[in-house]
Amino acid sequence: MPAPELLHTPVLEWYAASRRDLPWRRPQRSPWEVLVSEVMLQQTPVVRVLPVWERWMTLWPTPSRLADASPGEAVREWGRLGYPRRALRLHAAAVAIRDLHGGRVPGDEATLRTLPGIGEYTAAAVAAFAFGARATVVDTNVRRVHARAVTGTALPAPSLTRAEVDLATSLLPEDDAEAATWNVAVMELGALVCTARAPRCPACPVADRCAWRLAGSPAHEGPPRRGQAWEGTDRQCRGRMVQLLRDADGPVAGTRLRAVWPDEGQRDRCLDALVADGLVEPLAGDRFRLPA
DNA sequence: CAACCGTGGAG
DNA sequence: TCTCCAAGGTT
Repeated sequence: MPAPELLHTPVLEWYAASRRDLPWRRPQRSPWEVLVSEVMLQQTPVVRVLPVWERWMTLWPTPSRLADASPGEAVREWGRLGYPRRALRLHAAAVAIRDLHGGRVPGDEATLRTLPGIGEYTAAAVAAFAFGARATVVDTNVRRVHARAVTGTALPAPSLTRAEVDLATSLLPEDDAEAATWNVAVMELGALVCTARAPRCPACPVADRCAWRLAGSPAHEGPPRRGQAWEGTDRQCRGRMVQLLRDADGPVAGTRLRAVWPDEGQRDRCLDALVADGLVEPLAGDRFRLPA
């Protein structure tokens, strides 16, 4: 494994020259702007997040402003980012920040971790990027870069291991500010160069010391990653119903809502689940809407 | 802990 | 065309 110092300088220099100019990286960004971006970016590409994030920051520039809106408005403005429960949790997090934390985004990982929709990764990312903390940030990009450059494998294991977290911690620069930049730099390297499908090794600042390349770029070992099925799934059914409610002005008749899915049993089960999840609110007279 | 939870674009 | 997968979290 290359010594950390042999990776730091080339990666940090590459980042300084190649980083994308994203709005949530502006010097004057607020912790709230960072938090919202991190939640939106969970499993969703940057290009799709950008316009929605801009709109959210115009509508709700502070946690309290979002908390004062209805959960349904958050779901509607979420648009087609996917996993709309994230919008619901972001709204719940805003309420918690307003009511329990004086309207200010907490700066320590442990408190961030108590907020709905904020897991290990997002807590570390907000602490690092919004507050400059020396946190160990491990996302899918970091895992892939470390797997290749350090461990020498094409891809990381299916689920995050303790060894990966320990490795990431051991690579973290001592200095707080440098550590924060290192975190985002490795993520950016994974997003732009050390990609999952077709890595751009000629553009990589550490190609000459990458353990995976030095081993001859061996193919991925182990079971192939099984993609999630889509056609005919509950998620497709739920997606259609939420989309209908999102695109409607007010409440929608149950007849119209159920018309989006042929299978009666599955459709009713999904609708019940959406109500249980708080994404849909049932009204009198078999009518439904996004939660008020 | 494996399964579930949306969506759309690149290869 | 179709598979893969993108700054994960929750149960």
